[in-house]
Amino acid sequence: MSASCFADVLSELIELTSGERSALDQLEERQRHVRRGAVLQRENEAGGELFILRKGVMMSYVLLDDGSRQILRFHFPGDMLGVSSAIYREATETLAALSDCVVCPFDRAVLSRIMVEHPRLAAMILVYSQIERVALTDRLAALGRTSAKARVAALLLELRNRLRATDKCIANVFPLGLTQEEIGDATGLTAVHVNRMLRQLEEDGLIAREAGKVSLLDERALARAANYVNRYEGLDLDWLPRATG
Amino acid sequence: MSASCFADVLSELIELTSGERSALDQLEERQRHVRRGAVLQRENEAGGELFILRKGVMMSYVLLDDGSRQILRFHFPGDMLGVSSAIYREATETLAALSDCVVCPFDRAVLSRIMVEHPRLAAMILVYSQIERVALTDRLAALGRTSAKARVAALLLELRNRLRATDKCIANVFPLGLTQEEIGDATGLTAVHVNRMLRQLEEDGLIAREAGKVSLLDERALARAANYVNRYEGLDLDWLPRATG
DNA sequence: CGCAAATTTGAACGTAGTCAACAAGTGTGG
DNA sequence: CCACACTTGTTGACTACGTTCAAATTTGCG
Repeated sequence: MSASCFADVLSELIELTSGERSALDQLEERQRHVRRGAVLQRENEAGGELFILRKGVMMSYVLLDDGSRQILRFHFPGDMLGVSSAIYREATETLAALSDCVVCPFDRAVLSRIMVEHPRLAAMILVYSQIERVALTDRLAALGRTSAKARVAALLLELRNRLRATDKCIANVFPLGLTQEEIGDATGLTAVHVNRMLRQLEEDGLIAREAGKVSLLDERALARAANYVNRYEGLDLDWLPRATG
Repeated sequence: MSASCFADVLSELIELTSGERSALDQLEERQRHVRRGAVLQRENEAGGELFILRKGVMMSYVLLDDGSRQILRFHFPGDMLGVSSAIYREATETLAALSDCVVCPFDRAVLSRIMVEHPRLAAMILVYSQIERVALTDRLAALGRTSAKARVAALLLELRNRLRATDKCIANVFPLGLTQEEIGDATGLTAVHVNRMLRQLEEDGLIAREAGKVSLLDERALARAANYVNRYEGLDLDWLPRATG
């Protein structure tokens, strides 16, 4: 296991040089523990700090002025957090821990330095921000144009795939780790309706549930129902800059 | 007026050096005209070409397999298009012209070269991709958690602000340039319901309409109703790398 | 064990979708 | 210049998906 979680993630796509690895190590020199439920960064507050998530699952969300919440994204180990907030005077979203987490905070200046010294890493950071962008547009299309059942199905598939990226043991059964209210806030539904949709997916034989764990019984049918595409696949990065030292 | 549209956009945020300017000029050496309604890049097709939009308004959208469409974003002069599709073997979204347009196609290799030679431009490209990300999350929250009326209001405000960025003359009256069906596909509504919402906004005294033009009569109230934030403001870019040559 | 949070279910309601018909533009070719 | 087709906008009646409210039940935790 490498010193840097983020380096591990990048290694899935490209072969890192030792120079690049040691540059990335700078991102994870410090560690901070974040308890389940704790907030790491709050919307509309200054800060501008960036983080690498090393352990646990987090989420980013925004609150609307009627009090409702929209969960924007779930974050898993190896993700870089706070990039969008770092370019604004005030954070654009709240970062909160869904489980006990370990994060490595680092300064914007460090990111800046890495981009100067390692152009290929700069390119990879752009690539990751684009993957995230595409995942967001998938969700936009889901909220705008698909049924409640499809949105819940898509969320389950996405969760399982992202969990599997860090824990290869995970197959078709995985711990949900979210309340139905949180699923609702991510999919634009109410907790009550999420409950009904989970029940329907169960009755349709697509999933099973017990003790907080979900089983994907018919992944193919689920993906079809959900219009789901795994955006960490199908990449073409041959055109990236050459590696530096 | 500079040789590069994209450089003009960047100049709003930072002072470009002559070296940076001439690097950016490489992006706009060739020109291609795109007729209203024409498709520049189609979802799921290979291509991987990038573009700077020089003139006109375009949109990116995805089609779902029930035939419905979700418009992801509207593009205005100075926008870089196709970045997300460039990192995949196949395009993730369709690019189509809403008016007669002029685009400057360029290769991924050129982008790569610029990122190596001008780290600050690499950083700015990342910044723009993050601004776009935040704009997308705003829309995600709008689709997930706000009313039909609020979504239409937000779209009108966004359109006006982005049009004004290129044409300073535009104040509170602007040409809509979209059919109600397109507004619906962007906001996750049906054309019929968009029509009703426009009428309601008109009855509420928030907007007026005539001959394809919209007037924002009470911008403050509209922004409040829509939860709208202009994401091209409030940036903090002091931490970016130093300029090169 | 006891409490609070989360899940589950039912019933009534409302927002937005669907279907249909018509009006108003818009462009084309005769 | 007009006839025609086609797209876009407008309105009404009906439908349905998802919300709201309420209450019961289960789960998890201190």
